[in-house]
Amino acid sequence: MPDALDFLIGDAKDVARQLIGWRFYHRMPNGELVGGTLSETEAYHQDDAASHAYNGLTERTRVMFGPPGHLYVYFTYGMHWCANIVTGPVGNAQAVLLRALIPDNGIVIMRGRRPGRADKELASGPAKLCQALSISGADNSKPVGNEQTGEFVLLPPTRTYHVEATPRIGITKNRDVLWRFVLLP
DNA sequence: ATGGGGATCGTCT
DNA sequence: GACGATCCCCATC
Repeated sequence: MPDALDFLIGDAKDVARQLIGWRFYHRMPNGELVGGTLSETEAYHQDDAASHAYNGLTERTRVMFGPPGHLYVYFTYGMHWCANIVTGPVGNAQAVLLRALIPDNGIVIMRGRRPGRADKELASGPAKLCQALSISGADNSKPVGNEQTGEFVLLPPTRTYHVEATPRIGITKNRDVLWRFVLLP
């Protein structure tokens, strides 16, 4: 993991807040970066009934128990992929779900992958984000870097942002904690 | 603008 | 065998 991404070793709810405003990209085979500014994240902990890691290590959650800075990609509702960045110290299964981003590069590619959608809807949900960036199970466990060459790229914010904390979306357990973070306009 | 329901299958009990 | 860390369409207001 590059030094600039050392903060991913931190606690998931701290990292989830920090990640708002960072720019996340999936590189095309031709080198083009497709993605934008992260605008919505959620933190998931090992001791968190809403987390896939709550019931311990399974084949699906193996990556969450591994080193930070890697993608945990899962399949849900029989048709959707969702992507997390693993955080926290090794062995302490934590991850940050990437729920939305504001496209700022490769927008034409994203429109092609999500035909008929308005630009603001290209990556405005966790499964939409994976569609727009072409992330699937084949990308599970891949590392996130900040190099010019990596397949998944995380670049620091270009300015400071205001962030709001809210309850997480779509869960039935542990609904009271404010572990969803949203970029304020 | 808002709300209800269907699609669809891997994962875990 | 039940249930999702969801999205989209369609009905109704």
